[in-house]
Amino acid sequence: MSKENYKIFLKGYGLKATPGRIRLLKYLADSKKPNSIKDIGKAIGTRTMDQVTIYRTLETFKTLGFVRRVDFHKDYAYYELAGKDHHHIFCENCGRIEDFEGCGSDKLIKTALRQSKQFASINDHSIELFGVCRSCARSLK
Amino acid sequence: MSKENYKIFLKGYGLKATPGRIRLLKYLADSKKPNSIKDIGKAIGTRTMDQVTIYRTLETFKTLGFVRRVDFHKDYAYYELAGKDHHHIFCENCGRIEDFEGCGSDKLIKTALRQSKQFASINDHSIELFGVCRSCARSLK
DNA sequence: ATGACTGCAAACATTTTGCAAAAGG
DNA sequence: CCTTTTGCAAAATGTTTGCAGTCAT
Repeated sequence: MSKENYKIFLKGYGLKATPGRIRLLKYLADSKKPNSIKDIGKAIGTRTMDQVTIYRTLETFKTLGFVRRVDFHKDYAYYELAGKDHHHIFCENCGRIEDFEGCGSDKLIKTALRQSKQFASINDHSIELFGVCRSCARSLK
Repeated sequence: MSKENYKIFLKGYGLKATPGRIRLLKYLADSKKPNSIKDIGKAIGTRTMDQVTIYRTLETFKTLGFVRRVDFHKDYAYYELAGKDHHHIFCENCGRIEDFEGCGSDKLIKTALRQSKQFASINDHSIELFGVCRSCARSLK
């Protein structure tokens, strides 16, 4: 996607198309996987965009619904563009992330709602798998 | 489960059965849902068990495999006893948690591994659903 | 008795807030 | 212009570490 398209995209959500936002959006779109704030800060450069602004921008994007938070049992959060429904396998050793699709969430949500006494609907779901990637498995041997 | 049984349980893992550990274990077992450190601290009383000791004890339990960490997109972690495979619905408004079973993780893991280039096996999975509970839905109207 | 465990203080990491300056539309 | 957005400093929150003393076995 071109810079011009990102501008249009942002404006479509009523946001001002500042260089930082365009940069962050492009980074998320290009990286195609969840990133920690540190990753983002390192990639974008803290001179380009203050860490605080990254936090604030991600929060804005998340509220508008096109960015999602992902948790990998770490003490910091990851963020990714909310595109097609997909989920992740996370390497417990090196943090490598791989995507997969087909979580069968429709069925899952139905099953959960059938059992639930307290909830009438589900807005969101989060599925993460944990393992050790081949490369780590090899070097840990 | 009786206090005596908790002692035996802990010793079975090579741990010393201290009052704090027994207390924490019992609390997790009785509450039957993920708890934040704050919940635990409030329930157990910080005079009974220092907050730092709670962190350390949970980490120990987690490493031994009978406690799991659960993330609900918050900036703090939740912990629960790792019993039968079950998952949670989390109220985005009040934090109420309800369990459900039957996540079909076998199939899920198979699907993921079939697509994966980097992973040969999965050790753990984490599934959370998010919604607004009936009681919050009513009061938010 | 001795190693495991705990409390306390202090460090560290992550995330949030306040406010004045800068910049988009 | 005028409102939104940003940077910087500082605070708040969550978590970890170091170390000396205590406790379980």
